[in-house]
Amino acid sequence: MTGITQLGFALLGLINQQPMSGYDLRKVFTTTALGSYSDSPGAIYPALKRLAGRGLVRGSVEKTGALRTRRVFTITPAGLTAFKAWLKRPVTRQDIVRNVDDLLLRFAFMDQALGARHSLRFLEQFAEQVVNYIPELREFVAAHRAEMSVSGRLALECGIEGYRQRLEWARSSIAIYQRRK
Amino acid sequence: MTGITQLGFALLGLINQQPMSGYDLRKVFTTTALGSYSDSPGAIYPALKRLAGRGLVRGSVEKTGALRTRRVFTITPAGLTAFKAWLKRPVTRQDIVRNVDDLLLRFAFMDQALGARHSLRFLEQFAEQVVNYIPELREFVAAHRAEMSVSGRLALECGIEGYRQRLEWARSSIAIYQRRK
DNA sequence: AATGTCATGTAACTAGTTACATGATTTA
DNA sequence: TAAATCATGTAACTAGTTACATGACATT
Repeated sequence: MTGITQLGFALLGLINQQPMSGYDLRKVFTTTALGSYSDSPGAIYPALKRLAGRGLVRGSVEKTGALRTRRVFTITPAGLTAFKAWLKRPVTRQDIVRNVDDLLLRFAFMDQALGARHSLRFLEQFAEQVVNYIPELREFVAAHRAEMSVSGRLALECGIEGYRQRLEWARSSIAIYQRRK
Repeated sequence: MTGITQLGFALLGLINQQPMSGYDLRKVFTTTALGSYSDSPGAIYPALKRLAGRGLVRGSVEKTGALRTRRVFTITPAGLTAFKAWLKRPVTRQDIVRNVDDLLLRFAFMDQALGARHSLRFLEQFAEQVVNYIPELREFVAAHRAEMSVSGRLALECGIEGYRQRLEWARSSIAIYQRRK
């Protein structure tokens, strides 16, 4: 266990893109709606404190003339190492079943932090896992079709279609990366 | 605020379909992977206790001969009222942005608890909100395209395609309900 | 003068995670 | 007899939510 939460990794990734204050990070979450992370100060400031306590980010007070002092956070070498280790985690079935959105967040940061070659490898793993998972879901529907209400079945089918769409997305994204090589 | 968590509503919905023990509920979460709810006893048993404490479910000890006593939970009239109120909540932009999966869970229970007419209304609200949200995302990509990495842009596009797919799903589901009338 | 935005934080509460405990019954 | 499954629960920890506090500067 790394002891870093999903929010923690999201913060690390954004700070890695460019140094930012807690307020800036909050704005990113409110305005871009990337992922479903909280923009509440009660989540972000303590999370930054934890990261700083582990030496993964460093906050330096910035006094740009008039306004209240901002703490601008920068990622440390240790922070970058931990962040890259997170990005490099293999794509597991568990991730596909429970945290697809988290995988997409990881992928979003990948090009910049690890380079296109790794992004391509990620997509291949992603596609493979989704390919394996879809038939499982289809079998489940086939087996339980009789006992399900219409809305129950439709909801499940929406989920399956979602995986099919992500698989197509992964394949066309793989093609984009391969064309670039 | 109702003070009932997402997990709480999921449990209420399943118990409403048919009375079940904590162990049965855990199995549902492990085997069906509907939503991303925990199958850990440390989540489910306390949640059931809270529901029982509020009088939303009632647990009765069942002694089917040999095995250890099971507590089978049944939904109470108050529980059913609270559950239906949850299902009837309007579909907001917030739900679309942050909790699409929770909306799908609500929809899955809808036919049985409220009838097809309400499911249809839900789908119409859902489609409307998604229709409004997609252009926002497209504009965001258009505005930030230059600053984004390839994987960053692709991740966002995967999200947008996901909404497009759900919109199509909602429309074809609406058609299914209308044909039935 | 009042409101809004920049900016950081804390405190109380709540619920979920992980890990453990218990014990009976069935199967290998 | 050892292991797996049925079945329920607790305890310690952690992190996120909501709401509040503070205060300077900018705008109306």
